[in-house]
Amino acid sequence: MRWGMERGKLRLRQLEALMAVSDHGSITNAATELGISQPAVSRLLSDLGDSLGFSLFDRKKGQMIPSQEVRFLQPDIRRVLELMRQISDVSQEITKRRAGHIRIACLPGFATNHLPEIVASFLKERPGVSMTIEPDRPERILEWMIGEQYDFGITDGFAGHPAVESTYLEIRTVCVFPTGHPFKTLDVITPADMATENIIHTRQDSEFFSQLSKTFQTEKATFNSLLEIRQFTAACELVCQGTGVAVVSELDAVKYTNKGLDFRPFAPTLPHRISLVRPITQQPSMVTLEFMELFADSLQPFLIET
Amino acid sequence: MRWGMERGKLRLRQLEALMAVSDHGSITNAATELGISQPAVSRLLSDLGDSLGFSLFDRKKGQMIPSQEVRFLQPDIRRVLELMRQISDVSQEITKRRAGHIRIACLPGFATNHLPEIVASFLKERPGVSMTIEPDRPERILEWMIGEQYDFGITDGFAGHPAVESTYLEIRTVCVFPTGHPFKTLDVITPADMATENIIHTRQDSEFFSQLSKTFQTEKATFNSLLEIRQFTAACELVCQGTGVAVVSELDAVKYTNKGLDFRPFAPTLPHRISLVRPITQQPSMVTLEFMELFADSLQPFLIET
DNA sequence: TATTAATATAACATCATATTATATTTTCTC
DNA sequence: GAGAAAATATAATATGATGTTATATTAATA
Repeated sequence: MRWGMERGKLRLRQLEALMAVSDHGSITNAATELGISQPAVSRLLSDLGDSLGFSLFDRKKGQMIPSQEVRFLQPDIRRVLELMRQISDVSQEITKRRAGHIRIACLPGFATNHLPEIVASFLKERPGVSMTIEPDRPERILEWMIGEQYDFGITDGFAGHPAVESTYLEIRTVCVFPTGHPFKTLDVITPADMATENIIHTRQDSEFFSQLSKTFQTEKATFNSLLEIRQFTAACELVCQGTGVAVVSELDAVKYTNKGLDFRPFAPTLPHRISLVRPITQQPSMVTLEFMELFADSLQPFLIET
Repeated sequence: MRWGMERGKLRLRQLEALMAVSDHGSITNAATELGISQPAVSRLLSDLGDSLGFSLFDRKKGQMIPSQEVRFLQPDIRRVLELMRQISDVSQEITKRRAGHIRIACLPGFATNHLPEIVASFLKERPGVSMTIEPDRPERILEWMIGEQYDFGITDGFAGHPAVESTYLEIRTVCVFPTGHPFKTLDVITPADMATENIIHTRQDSEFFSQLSKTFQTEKATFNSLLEIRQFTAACELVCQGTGVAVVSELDAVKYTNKGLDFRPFAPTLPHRISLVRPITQQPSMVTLEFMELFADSLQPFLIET
């Protein structure tokens, strides 16, 4: 006497069969739908019935009508099957690098300037991918990498840390000036050329400013500081207004070429130093790797060849 | 070269193993938790990894840390496992007749009077059971049974219908009168006794009224109709107020014994005819059967023995 | 580097799930 | 209600999933 009670675990296949029969009115149809033979479905149901302990269907002139008990369970069962399908789908998307989540920490400049277009084109082709972008100061970005709260970071030239893998890059810098300014006749702009101009530049305590002013010193050119500002983008805006000239990353300069601004290479070569970083301890997801690669590629045209 | 891509269906056991390892930090612990051997879990994971196509865990000094991809899927996976557990639990409850839903259609009198206490005690011991109670007129109750919109009906003496199975019952009726009324000295009350009283009774077009008035006629007693009302309960209320006397179902009378009302058997025997009905075409759920049985039993003390 | 703990692999048993062939039951038709 | 047709259940059996134990391999630690 082995009737039911053995609490045999419910198996997914049994539930699939149950719903197929419920939805298609007969075991034969359900079998066709599931792509298996009629006896297979028959046995799945009889096993399920045994382990559940109540009858699953009433026959009504050839139609299999789910019992009250089954009808009571149907919503939950449908939810399970739907969720399984979804998990399966999403993992397919993940494999194709079309699903996942990427957490990026970056300098405020990148959050508004170069990053957005790269992110936009990346997401457009990957409907299941979502992102978090957090702009902050370099020290904070470093903390986040160490704490593994973010997957990818864009920060300034960076000394290195044992918990962080970093790729160091040097971006070309250029001198930007308002359209129509006499500088347009020059091929290259030097500190000497700029000696008579009002200069807009980054904060005095920034690495980039100290490099810039050092260059002016060695070239023995006057540095007419007019305005100190945090971001290259903001400097470009002011140059457009005719407030002065500036030395900025070419990355920012190109965005303003049709907005009342022109630029020429700055000499001597003065790199804008940045680092692409990630936590070394945890393996990045495939989709993160792919994004990092895409981003690095996007910077390629702006790098100083070495 | 059979690497992954065969879209092998995700199996529940694999997901269980995945979560167990995620939650317990190592394959060995997960195996203990699941109550199976370590190689079994090891193989479940390796199969799952193959069919998903991305790596599931990173090792960090002996700890198995779920990969970004797995972390992305975890919420859905947890939901599936939780739902499966729930389905399993609920079916256990169903087997024990402690879960399900019962739809009852009944005469308005039962909805407020006898049924509520039966329902209350039934539900108290069956936390998973819910009910719908719909009071309505007899014709509508019949329609609902035929249309299988309700599982169980309580209606008045009923002619029968091929789509409805019905149990016919006769409830004892009694004469109710205000406490302290001279009737209290009698053992039985007859139409002759009531000839000098104001009588509260059901609608003229009701089956019960025609039976009652016929009794008065054959006994040659005057019938002083004072008030016509739909329900026995309402009649009892009015009798309590001292408005008159009435012949009602004993079922209703007993509810008012401590509320200013007394009663004695009415002679000759005048049955209050009711029928317990259910759709014949569909098999009732076990819990419905159980309720119907309980309800029939609850009426037993009030039935006219035959 | 040696030791130990954790995990992977191999060989095999058992159960779940499918198959085909066939018996039984239900439904339909006369 | 008998017989034909359709649907379902059962039997015998193959294969895959899931488990076992024994053992090799790998990673962590002293």
